[in-house]
Amino acid sequence: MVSTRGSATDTGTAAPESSTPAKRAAGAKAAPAKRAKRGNGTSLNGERARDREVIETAVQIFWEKGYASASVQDVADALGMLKGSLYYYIDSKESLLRKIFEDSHSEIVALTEFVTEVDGSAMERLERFLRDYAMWTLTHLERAGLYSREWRYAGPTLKATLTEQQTYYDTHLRDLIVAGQAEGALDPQVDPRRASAFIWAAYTGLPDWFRPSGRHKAEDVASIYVDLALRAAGRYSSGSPYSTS
Amino acid sequence: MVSTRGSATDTGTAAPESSTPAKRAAGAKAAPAKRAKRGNGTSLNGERARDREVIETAVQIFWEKGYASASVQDVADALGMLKGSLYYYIDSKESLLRKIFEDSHSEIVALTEFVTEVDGSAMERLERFLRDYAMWTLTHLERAGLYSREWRYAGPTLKATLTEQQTYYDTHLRDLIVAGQAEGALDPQVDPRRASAFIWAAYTGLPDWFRPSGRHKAEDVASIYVDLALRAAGRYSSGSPYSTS
Amino acid sequence: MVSTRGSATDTGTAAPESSTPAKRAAGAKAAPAKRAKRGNGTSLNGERARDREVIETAVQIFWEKGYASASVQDVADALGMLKGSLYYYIDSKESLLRKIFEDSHSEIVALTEFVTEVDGSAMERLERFLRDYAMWTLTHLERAGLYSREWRYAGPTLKATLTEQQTYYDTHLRDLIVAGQAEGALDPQVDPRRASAFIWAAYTGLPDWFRPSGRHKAEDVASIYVDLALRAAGRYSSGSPYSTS
Amino acid sequence: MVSTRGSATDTGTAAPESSTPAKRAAGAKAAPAKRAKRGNGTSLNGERARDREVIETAVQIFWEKGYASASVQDVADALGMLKGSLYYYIDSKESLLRKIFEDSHSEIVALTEFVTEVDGSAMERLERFLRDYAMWTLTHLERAGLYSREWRYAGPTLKATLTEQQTYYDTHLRDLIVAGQAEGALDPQVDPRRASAFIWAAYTGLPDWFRPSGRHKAEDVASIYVDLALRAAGRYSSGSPYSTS
DNA sequence: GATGAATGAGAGTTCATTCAT
DNA sequence: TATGAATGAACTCTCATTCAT
Repeated sequence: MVSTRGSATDTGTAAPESSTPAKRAAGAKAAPAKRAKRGNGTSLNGERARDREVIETAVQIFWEKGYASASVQDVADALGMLKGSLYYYIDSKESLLRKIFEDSHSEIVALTEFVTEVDGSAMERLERFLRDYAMWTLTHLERAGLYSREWRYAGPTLKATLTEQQTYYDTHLRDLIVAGQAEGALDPQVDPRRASAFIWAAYTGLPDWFRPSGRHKAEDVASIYVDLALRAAGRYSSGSPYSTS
Repeated sequence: MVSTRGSATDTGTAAPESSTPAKRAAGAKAAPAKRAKRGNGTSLNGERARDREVIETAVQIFWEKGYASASVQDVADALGMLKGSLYYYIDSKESLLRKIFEDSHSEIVALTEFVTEVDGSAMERLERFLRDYAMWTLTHLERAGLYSREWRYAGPTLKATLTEQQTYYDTHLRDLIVAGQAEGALDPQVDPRRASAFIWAAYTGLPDWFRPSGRHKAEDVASIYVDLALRAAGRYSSGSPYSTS
Repeated sequence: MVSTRGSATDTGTAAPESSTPAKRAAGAKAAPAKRAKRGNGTSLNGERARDREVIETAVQIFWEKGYASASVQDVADALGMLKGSLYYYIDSKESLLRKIFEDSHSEIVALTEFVTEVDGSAMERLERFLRDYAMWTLTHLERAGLYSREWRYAGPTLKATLTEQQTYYDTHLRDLIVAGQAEGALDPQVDPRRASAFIWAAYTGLPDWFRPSGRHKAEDVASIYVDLALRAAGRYSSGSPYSTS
Repeated sequence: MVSTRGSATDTGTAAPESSTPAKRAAGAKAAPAKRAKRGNGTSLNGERARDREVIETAVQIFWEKGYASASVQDVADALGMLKGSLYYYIDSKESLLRKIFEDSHSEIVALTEFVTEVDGSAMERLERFLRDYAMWTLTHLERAGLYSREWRYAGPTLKATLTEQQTYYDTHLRDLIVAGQAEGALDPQVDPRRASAFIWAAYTGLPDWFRPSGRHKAEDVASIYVDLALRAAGRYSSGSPYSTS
């Protein structure tokens, strides 16, 4: 069962403040059941054809230039449309950022929840989480980079949401470390609170240097980061580190 | 081996991208040499009375709002002057950022160089560096935060300089780790390149949560981070960690 | 004397500024005569099924938000269709306004003409007109309000037409007052020109405060306004005013 | 003494939501008493040199084109500056409208209050008010026209304020009529509420046709309108009407 | 040193309108 | 009939920067 530790998950995903399509509905006259959610060019979750394309492009541009420096024009250019046209897909520049963040959040939450369901020791779950999260970061470099770097440029409401989300992740990691200590697999002298922050920050550095086109495979980098993180977390030395992957 | 002193410092300071005079020289008219940069009530290094105040205020504002979101107006407001007046002290908004970065760079380079002169084992030097850098970050939270977060918003020239500086720090830390391994004090199975990046990124997380007004003393936090970093770097467990401070 | 019938009506309706077909004719290519304006399920006067609905909805929206503030989107929303679809019914936003104005004009002209045919004294005709026009305003609040308030936002051509129409009404009312004076029923010291403008403007205030759902019946309000208007026009006091209704 | 009938006056004039100059003050650092209110190019009430010019020009443009149709560009053009420069003087387009309305309101309130202080019968005060208000309208045609026509395009907050102000005027006029009836100078069969609305609306028609350059003097038009208004209000016929001016 | 006014480029956003399907 | 996507122009507003005083 999916126990999401209360409201944390909802925070980000709930109340998505109505993205694009439903935008215009509040009219009078009882409109004849506008826009059936399926069967007319829209996919399962109500996204229209280019919705994803728009978001992915924005991720790219925002990460390259920085959210604040990137203009709506830049995104439109990359999409090959006029900036005015872009507003058919988005509500505002910040709503784009919000959508991007929401996507990231859901994905990380999914990771998180998956791990809690995994059978095995706390250490196995911790390692699994560290690996999954590293892999997610490495396979979603730009999105992950944005998520960890650009919250400073979010408006107050969005920023509040993001802070809550960060707290959720941090708590999750801390709990895993605490469990590892309880199991006797991690040095109890390590402060779980600090270790969690330390590791989390260390992971956010990945998008700064990793290049998927480079000579290092994402899996290997993930293994290395898991090892480094577990060392920081106080794992008692257990022979060769890279036996896991 | 780490060749510092000369070259390292220059890296950041060299090519200051022409302050005012050079700029004016380009104009044909031979403008009447507006203001001599030194010799009339300026301190040693060419700084005028409120130059420092301007920079420190900018650090504060840029960190609070993010460089790209902060306006020159914001800085001027905080200084109690009109934005027009601010241009008596600065050449451009980015030059302010550059100056801030240059200051940070010099200070970190000083730390770096000091450590290379210290007598003692590689591990002692490594630990000393990790502690000094943690303390610098903790005592210059905003400046340190800006330096590690906002380089994305620098212009191409400045960005290139910053990349060079980052490489320098990274190399320095890596060399210390390598030396530690050579000494037999660090687990050689740890990849110094990754460990360096890992630790460096972890440290940049400090300004996000540490509050000097909080109940944790900077010295204690520094000790904890040194410990976490050394664990990640593969220090062979050596009894109680916090015996150093 | 008031020469009406033919000319007056034409004033407003003439020069309808080329609806779609004419426009297309201008294009060289000989486009395939998109849609025949009549003959396929249209009522007598060339109006298609939802044409009226479109107009009435537009009246509502334009009055609520102001013509200039209301968007085509707003109207489409209220109709439960997409704004693109609305252009099947209209040629342009302003053409909608024009149509609304034309309708108002025809109706007021009808009132006007009816009165000229009525048997009785000038005063009876004047009173009848004042009452009919008050009733029309009170039963077409939004349309009447638009007509008197939003001509400022019409394009130059339409504005010229509207001015002509205003002049026609004004002349009509003035003539009635003059006739009343000639009959000896109105104080000749009253300037018919000013009285006409005064009364006309006073009437345009009705949509600002009258609410059909309120406790005042339209008929009563009409009677009161007729009385006020006749007083302003210089009616010699003739006992109790409200004996008419 | 100036008795303003309670809060009505304050409503519009109080809390002017900080007009232009003080805009930037909330900075930190205890700025050295920014902008002394007098002696450095600013007039008594804190207005800078071109502030008035800006407002008067805006009145002109807004009246000619309609507030919603007029662009900030239009106003700037008329002032001979770039639209960006205009924002040195104003906070927003609507704030300009607000300022204009505030000015109108204060002036009308002044009229109103003056009349309450005048010695004499209720009828004399009523007549005086009708004349003064007519004269104000005639000498401030555009401003008066804007005030009575364009409130529809104000934002919700401003609109609420305007409604309150309208109520205040309306009440004032109604009270004068009631007093006139009590004095036995006005026909008590006239409904003061309706008469007030009727007259007020009639007056708002003035800017639509009066041209100061025309052959009618403002004073004469005012006299005529006073007469028409008093007739509507039920003045018992008292010989020749134009004896007042 | 500092002010106040102005510049000019560009940002995000809205909107009437078009058109292939 | 209606949709959904796109256009392009205009709009309000912001901001780094300049400069005469």
